[in-house]
Amino acid sequence: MQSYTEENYLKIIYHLSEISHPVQTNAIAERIQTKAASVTDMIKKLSEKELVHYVKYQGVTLTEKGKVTAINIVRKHRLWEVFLVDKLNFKWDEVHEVAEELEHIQSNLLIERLDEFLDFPKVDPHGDPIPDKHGNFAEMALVKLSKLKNGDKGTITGVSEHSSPFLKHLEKLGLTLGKRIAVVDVVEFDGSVELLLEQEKLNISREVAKHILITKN
Amino acid sequence: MQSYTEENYLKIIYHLSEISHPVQTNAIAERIQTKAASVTDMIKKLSEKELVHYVKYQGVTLTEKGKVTAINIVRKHRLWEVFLVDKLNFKWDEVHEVAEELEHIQSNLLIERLDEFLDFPKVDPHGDPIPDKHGNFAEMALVKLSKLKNGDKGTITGVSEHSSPFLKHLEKLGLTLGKRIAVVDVVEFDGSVELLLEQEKLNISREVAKHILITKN
DNA sequence: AATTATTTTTAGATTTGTCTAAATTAAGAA
DNA sequence: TTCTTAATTTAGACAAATCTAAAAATAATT
Repeated sequence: MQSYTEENYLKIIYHLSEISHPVQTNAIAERIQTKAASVTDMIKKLSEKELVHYVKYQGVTLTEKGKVTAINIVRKHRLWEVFLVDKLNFKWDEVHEVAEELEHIQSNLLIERLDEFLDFPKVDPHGDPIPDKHGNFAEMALVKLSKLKNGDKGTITGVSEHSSPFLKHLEKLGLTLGKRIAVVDVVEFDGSVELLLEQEKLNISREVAKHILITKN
Repeated sequence: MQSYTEENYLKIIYHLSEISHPVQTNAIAERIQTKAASVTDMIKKLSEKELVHYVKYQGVTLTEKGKVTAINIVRKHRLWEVFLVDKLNFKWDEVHEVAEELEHIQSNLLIERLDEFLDFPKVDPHGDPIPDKHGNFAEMALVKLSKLKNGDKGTITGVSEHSSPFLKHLEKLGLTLGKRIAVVDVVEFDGSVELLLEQEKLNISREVAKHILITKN
């Protein structure tokens, strides 16, 4: 069994692993709001427990055991987010902090029952995939909106940026999960994208388009 | 804001306050699965934060501030229990441990929405009352134990006879304030009542039952 | 009232997770 | 390659919550 803090480290390392391999000490320190020295200490501890593979001055990667633990936390986090939005009417930019706490509740029965209660959701309110109890993600071909060409159509299935300002911006534009969009034009000058959303024309910056994930169909 | 541990101490002190005033160090130690020395340390800390009133060698009582905090934790604990039983089909004996964890989640919005989602329940699955967001418990009518029927459950909340012989008798039987009882059988012949008190069977005369006041729940 | 037993507190140590400041290693620039 | 800068680690300290063992206070008993 891991402590609350250990779980947080594993989760952060898991997320950072998708960006860099191995994961650097400073990157962890920044994300976890702590100092590099503290990270080194914790990494040593996780390494002794064989949850991470650690090479001095290089960084860490999760071991199989560590990965299983991390994915389970991610699963719990995302299921709780679905609960908060679907059942308690939270807005999608209000759920993160609470889910950060709820993800550490220790009870397999609880999480399996919650999964069932929510009708086995495959994605969380941000469109991020929810692993099943064996740690498997449902495969999904997600494409960045910025990669689409003129005339392409699809459904908004996720975002790759979870900050409140960004989500509020999307909310305001009406670019929410499940909405269908069509690309009218990609402006060559600045990469901004002209969209059709529910018969309305709409222009979004390339920066925004890069963080919207689309299922082409 | 209080730590997880501080919250647990406040909650335990709150519960023990219903039985003895002030609350003894050893009583806390037993309930919280720790040593008396640790309790003394924590009590000093809570006292400095003005959450409890502490007199050396005597014991502690909650201050108003401490009581508000404690009642809020009790509220959260009991709401989560309702959620687990009503929505996730937990059995009433499976909920306690999980609720012990959930009660420490910090979010007023969460708990108000949960309350609403559960349709503002007044009692938890064990029949214990749930305080509202202002800390008020729904008033419950006191009933003479002699009026209860088979299967009825409740908490001893008072007596209508204050003579020493009577109170000594109750003391001896273990029928003290705050104890939960269940009626197994009301004997038709003489009106005596067969009770279940802390897993033990017990028979009391109709005369005694008439002077014990119960909060049904 | 004196003695014994129980309860509570103190003193000092331990564990977990953190910190600062200094030392070390790796990476980049001249 | 050598010097400089940036990243990382070590060493030593600290706060929170706990513990053991010993001392002090209270309660119970003779």
